[in-house]
Amino acid sequence: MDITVSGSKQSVDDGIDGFKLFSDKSIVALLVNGDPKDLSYRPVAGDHIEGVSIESDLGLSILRHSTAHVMAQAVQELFVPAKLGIGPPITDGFYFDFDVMEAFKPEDLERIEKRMKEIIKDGQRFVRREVSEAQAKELMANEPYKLELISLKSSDQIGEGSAEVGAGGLSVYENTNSDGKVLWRDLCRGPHLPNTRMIGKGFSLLRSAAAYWRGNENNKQLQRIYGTAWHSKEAHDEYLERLQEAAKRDHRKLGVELDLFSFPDEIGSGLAVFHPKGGIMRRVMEDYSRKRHEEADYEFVYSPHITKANLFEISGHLQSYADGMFPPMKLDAEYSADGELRKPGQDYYLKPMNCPFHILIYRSRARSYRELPLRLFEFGTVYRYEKSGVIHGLTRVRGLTQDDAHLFVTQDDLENELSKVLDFVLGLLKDYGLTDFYLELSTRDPESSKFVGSDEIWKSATATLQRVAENSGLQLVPDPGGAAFYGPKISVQARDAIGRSWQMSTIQLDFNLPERFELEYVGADGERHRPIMIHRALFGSIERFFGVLTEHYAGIFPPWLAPVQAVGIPIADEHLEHLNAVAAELRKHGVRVEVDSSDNRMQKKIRDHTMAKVPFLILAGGRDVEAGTVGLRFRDGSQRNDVPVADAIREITEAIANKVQV
RNA sequence: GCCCCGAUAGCUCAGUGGUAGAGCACUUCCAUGGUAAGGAAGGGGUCGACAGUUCAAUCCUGUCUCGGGGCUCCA
Repeated sequence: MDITVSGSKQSVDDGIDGFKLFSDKSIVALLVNGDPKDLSYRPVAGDHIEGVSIESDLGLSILRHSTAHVMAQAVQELFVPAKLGIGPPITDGFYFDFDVMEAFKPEDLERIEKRMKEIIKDGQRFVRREVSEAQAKELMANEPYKLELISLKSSDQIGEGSAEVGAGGLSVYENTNSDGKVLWRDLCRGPHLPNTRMIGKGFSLLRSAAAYWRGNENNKQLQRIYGTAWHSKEAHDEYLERLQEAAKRDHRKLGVELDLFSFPDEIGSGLAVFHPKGGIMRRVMEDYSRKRHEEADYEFVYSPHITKANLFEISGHLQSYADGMFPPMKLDAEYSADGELRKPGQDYYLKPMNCPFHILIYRSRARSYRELPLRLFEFGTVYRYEKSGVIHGLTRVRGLTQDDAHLFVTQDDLENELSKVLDFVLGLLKDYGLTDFYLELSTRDPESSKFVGSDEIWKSATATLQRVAENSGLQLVPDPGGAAFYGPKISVQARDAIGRSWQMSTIQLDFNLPERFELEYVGADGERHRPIMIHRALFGSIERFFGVLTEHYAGIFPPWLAPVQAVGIPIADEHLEHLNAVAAELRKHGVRVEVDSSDNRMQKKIRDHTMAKVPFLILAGGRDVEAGTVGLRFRDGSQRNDVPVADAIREITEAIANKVQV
């Protein structure tokens, strides 16, 4: 019969395994007409077959899925009774959920890993069996969660994409020894490696944690074990090194080491204070942002932190977002002597958003189309009652300052304004040192009815956003159904220095608030029209952006952001005078410079200020005093001696002005 | 919010049912040193908070606060 193998037509015997079509030992699975299959697949006429290499994304995910099965087998041997949840491959690894009597401890993971190594060495075969629903239920009779999945599948409640049950019929995978004896089995759509031995040594278990069954917080929590698996020991070790590198850059750790910010227990969870050094950086970040906003014709406004409940009733926040808000302050209630309420008080809330305030500014008088687009900007501090478990350093906090702007535009100006905003965002982020972006376009789920605004306006606005995003030339990832109920959005994702993606800016259309607040402008036709509103924040929040930049730079901030830009280090006290003069000159140029006159030795000072990641160390000894020079030393240990003072000053001030990294 | 783990000096951490230790940092003194830790002495802790068990709690138990890893959430 004729099949196509990796592009070329071949004639093969009936009954041959797909695997036999490939001689490459790194082939671990097949892609048959686009669907992944085990190596034991038997081709039929007309099939198009490609080999899946162990190093490909698909090959790795098959490897990881197989490793998850081996882990589950080990767990069920060592912990009786452990019932199986789900166990899919994920980015960089896999997990498996278990219903066990007690949570796993670190020692347990070591035992499990040891047993996994034995199973892998055993060379058990992964054998696929396609089964009917009745057979599957019989085979999984002792696995209540698997039975639930089978029932859900038959009642069509879970779609494709589940690792357990695919679009087609049900299948189970059995691990068998050389005699064909079944040692373990799981409901699974596959595919898997042919043999446990192919998993090799490139795996380890990372941690255990609780996870809700089927991701629903009303369900029971199962115990999840996370592991990582790679095609080789070397790739695995490299991955662990990457994790370590990420841990070294953790902004929470660097925040302490560099004395930038802290979260005092006395203040409360998710509420940061910025120390002087963090304060300098924050001020520099804000000042530069203000300057750019001013140049881009934004107008600066200010609004209070608290407001009567009424404002958030009009905006709808109290109806839909009350859980995310701090509870109200009750004011002005009056009681009689016997405790009876005479006059109900007024509830005041901390603001979780700035939008309603900016809207009131817009609405404070009649607006003409001639004033639009009106761009109102504020560093607005808001408070959100984030659940205790989600708070994380500066990236998820309860008190945050948004670089928030609300733009009121006419339908005609929308496209032009959106592309201006996107250019502005990308340009500004680049100045802060983020250069690798992609966009996400969040659109409406057509099935859902929770959205406000007419079909027509959604369609045209989405198309506009799409055009603007495409014109940027950046990669565009669709996020269907990801839009808020009040409008579609573009979000800018930035990749940092070690390749992690962070959601940064959002540009969000809003069809809801202009309605609720009955916003209007008078058009050229003399009639009243409703403006479209754009919410946008470039940093997201200053706190979060601060954290992201700290991790991006690993604390090695470019000179313009560095809290201390230069430190003078004398070889001996008698050289202080020379350095003080250099420092005074630098200060005239606005450079943040210190001279270390402590009684530590020069070597110690170099060490201290290098660890504090100061961009420029300026050293001076007798030779320099004589010649009017200094030595420059950088954070990477490189140095240049006998630099004339004027040259050193120029080099430092130019690096700062040009926002370059050194 | 849920599950598990943790909290000892400013930082990193050791330790014990009989109220505590190291390194770094800090203070003072000596040393004046040419590119990543010079030496000596000293100060500093309600052992996260509050209850309980005990003759005795930093240690055991409970509650709370804060932190960590996940889950859920982020209109």
